[in-house]
Amino acid sequence: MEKSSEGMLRGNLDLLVLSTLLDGEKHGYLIQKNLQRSSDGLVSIQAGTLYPLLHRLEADHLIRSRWDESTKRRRKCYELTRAGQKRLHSQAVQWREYVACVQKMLQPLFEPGAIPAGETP
Amino acid sequence: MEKSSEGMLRGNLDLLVLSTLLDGEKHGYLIQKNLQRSSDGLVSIQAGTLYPLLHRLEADHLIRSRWDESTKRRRKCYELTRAGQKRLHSQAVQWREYVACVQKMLQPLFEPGAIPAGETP
DNA sequence: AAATATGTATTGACAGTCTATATATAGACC
DNA sequence: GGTCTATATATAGACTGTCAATACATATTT
Repeated sequence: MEKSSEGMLRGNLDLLVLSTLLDGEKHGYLIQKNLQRSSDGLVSIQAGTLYPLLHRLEADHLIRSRWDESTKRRRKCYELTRAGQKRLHSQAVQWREYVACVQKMLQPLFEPGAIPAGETP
Repeated sequence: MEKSSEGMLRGNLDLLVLSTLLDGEKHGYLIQKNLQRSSDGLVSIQAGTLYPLLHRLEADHLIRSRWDESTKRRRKCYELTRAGQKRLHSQAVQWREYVACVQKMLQPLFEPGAIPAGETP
């Protein structure tokens, strides 16, 4: 994989970011790298996207932050709030439903009869 | 199902609309109703979204239109161009990859250990 | 000394979606 | 006759999420 998913992550970036916090608090840069790595580069979220997003999530009280000064470089660590956990789960369920739905709608495309990429003059 | 997928369809509305034209030409209103019905109301695309989208797809030569005057009410029928067919297929494949990727990333959320919605004081 | 990686943040632009509005006809119901 | 609903297309304006570009600062590597 290489190419970024071109707008396809629109609408569930929140979900992805929240999910990275499931196993404990993380700072922005780490979240970014984790997403990139665990998605094989498919979800390469830009800094200019991530930080505003984190600020928004915090403003909505879905995550909370603290400055970690214990390391050499200061970093802002985020963790899920209770509300954030709830949101994460409900969004994940909703996402599954949506995917299943679209999957079904696109089914004809993936059936044996589907044109593979070069026919019909 | 009831609630619209709240921004989740962002990024692949094109895909869904194109896919409705797989089995022959259709006019806007029909596309809208078809999507709504076949998705159990989950994908309820508004007129103000659909028509600009169709115009954009046509401007990109992914679909072409003709006015159908044979019926009582005039309607604009759209059909896939070759380019549109290609795009449809490539987008569908891309979508599948993306979904598989996210599915994997969210896996922890759906495993037995996941909190169902009310724990941790 | 210089380049690269880490780390957070803001700015401005763009594109896709939504809401609201406009227009017009067909058919059903009262 | 009048009203309501469904059919049918279209535009305007606002909002919002994402991206690209830029800025700044420090640690590590070369």
